[in-house]
Amino acid sequence: MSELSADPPNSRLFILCGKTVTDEELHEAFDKYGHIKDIWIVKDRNTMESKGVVYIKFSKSSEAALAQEEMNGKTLAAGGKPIKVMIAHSREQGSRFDDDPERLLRLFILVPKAASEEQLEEYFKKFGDLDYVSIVKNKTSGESKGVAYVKYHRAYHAAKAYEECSRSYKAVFARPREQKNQSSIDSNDRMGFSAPYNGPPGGGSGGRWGAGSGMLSSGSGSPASGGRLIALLHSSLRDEQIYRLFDICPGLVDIRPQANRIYGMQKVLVDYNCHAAAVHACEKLNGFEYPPNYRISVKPYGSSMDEMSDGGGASGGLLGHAPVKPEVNGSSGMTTISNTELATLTAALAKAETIIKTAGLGTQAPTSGLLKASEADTFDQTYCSVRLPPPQPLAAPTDEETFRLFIVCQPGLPSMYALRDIFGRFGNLIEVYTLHGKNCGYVTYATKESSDNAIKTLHLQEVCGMRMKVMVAEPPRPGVTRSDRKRMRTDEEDRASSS
DNA sequence: CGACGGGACGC
DNA sequence: CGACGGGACGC
Repeated sequence: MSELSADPPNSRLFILCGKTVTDEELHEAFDKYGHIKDIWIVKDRNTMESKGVVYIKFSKSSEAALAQEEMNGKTLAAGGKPIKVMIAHSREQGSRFDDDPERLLRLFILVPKAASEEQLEEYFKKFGDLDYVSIVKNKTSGESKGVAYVKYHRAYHAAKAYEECSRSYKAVFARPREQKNQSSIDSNDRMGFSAPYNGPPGGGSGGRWGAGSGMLSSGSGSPASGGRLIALLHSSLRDEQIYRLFDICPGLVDIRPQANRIYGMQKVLVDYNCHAAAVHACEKLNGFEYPPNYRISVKPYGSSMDEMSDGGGASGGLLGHAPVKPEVNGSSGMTTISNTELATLTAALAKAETIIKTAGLGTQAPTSGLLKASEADTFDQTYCSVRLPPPQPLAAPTDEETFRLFIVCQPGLPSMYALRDIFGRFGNLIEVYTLHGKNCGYVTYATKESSDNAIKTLHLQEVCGMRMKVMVAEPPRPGVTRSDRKRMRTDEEDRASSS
């Protein structure tokens, strides 16, 4: 059956050897590399003579890989010709002229969105010398797509990684790169409107959006069908981080850096495909402290600061403008911005905040005097109601047991950024992911200590204005995923259930 | 109350 | 230059 010969992938050898080679000689030469499931000496139908072609099926890819590496070019019997040993292609594929040399070396894996290539290298180098680890990123934003390629120098190492890396990576051998024939899909998501807006009222995703819409409409010169914000952030923030911040809600269309940097701050223009999204982002991000001690300033584009923005020059509502590649528009007023702008901005922000608060919009509980931003040192109660440890490095998915928390927030979830930062501060955080359209999610740690500490300090605290419950997660329902089913040993299950 | 995702590379 | 058998579906 064709399925069996491809089960584990790359576990079958294709061998060219003398026509007199015997089963015994093959066993003698190849048994040492692992468990042989089948040896097939291909014979001519009529003469029944060997054609000098042999298939050897191993139970594991790594066994076949090692056998290939060590036995290729060796001679089996005295006086015989050197044999050629290759990893067989699939039956369907058969002999190929364009043999992709990467097909045995490159794995495709799922990775946490926040994982770094360095982190993954650190993990995957335990299986052998790496060529590279490459996270697939959104080209314009730099945001990880949650997948990566891992390439080794030796097929044996790739196979070991395939077999032994943590199951959460869901490693497979990478499909060959697509050849260069597709001329122009040229997927010009010009308007970026392809991103569905799950947002406000109809979507059943809760009310935290609904009340907001319109609150900034007065005095905002943003386009009628979208929403444009202008933001000041600390210069240390990379594009990817900025993208993550503003990706707080669906509908993000474009982020364009503005040329002028002011006192260690950078300015970006941010477009959403609808007004409510922009309003929401503004509401959530303005005043957010990141990095610690540096508050982000966000306000609707179109009031007193417009003239400062060089890129979009003609201030006012460019409706449905085409996104521009991030590029520095260096020529114009580079250094002329000063305290004046900051003061203007701060004032505008203060005003906007007052408007928001006095309007009584939003679903938060009435903001009491507790939330005064009289910060001694870095403690910002509007970010988190309890004092947090300093940021810690993330952990890669491990081979050991992981510890998972279940979190629920009312009235909604804080941004992904905030969640990662906050839960990351207890150390050994692997991942946080949230359920689509729900106010809950899962947080995975590599150690019980970190997990326990997160519960202790965060349970029933307020994060970004949301009350959060943090508890140990129930284990996932068994037998729902394909991979689980694939790996299930039915005989063991049966034995267990019958006793 | 509040429970289980994500998947492809500038040749 | 070098690519695909044998066995066989239900106790």
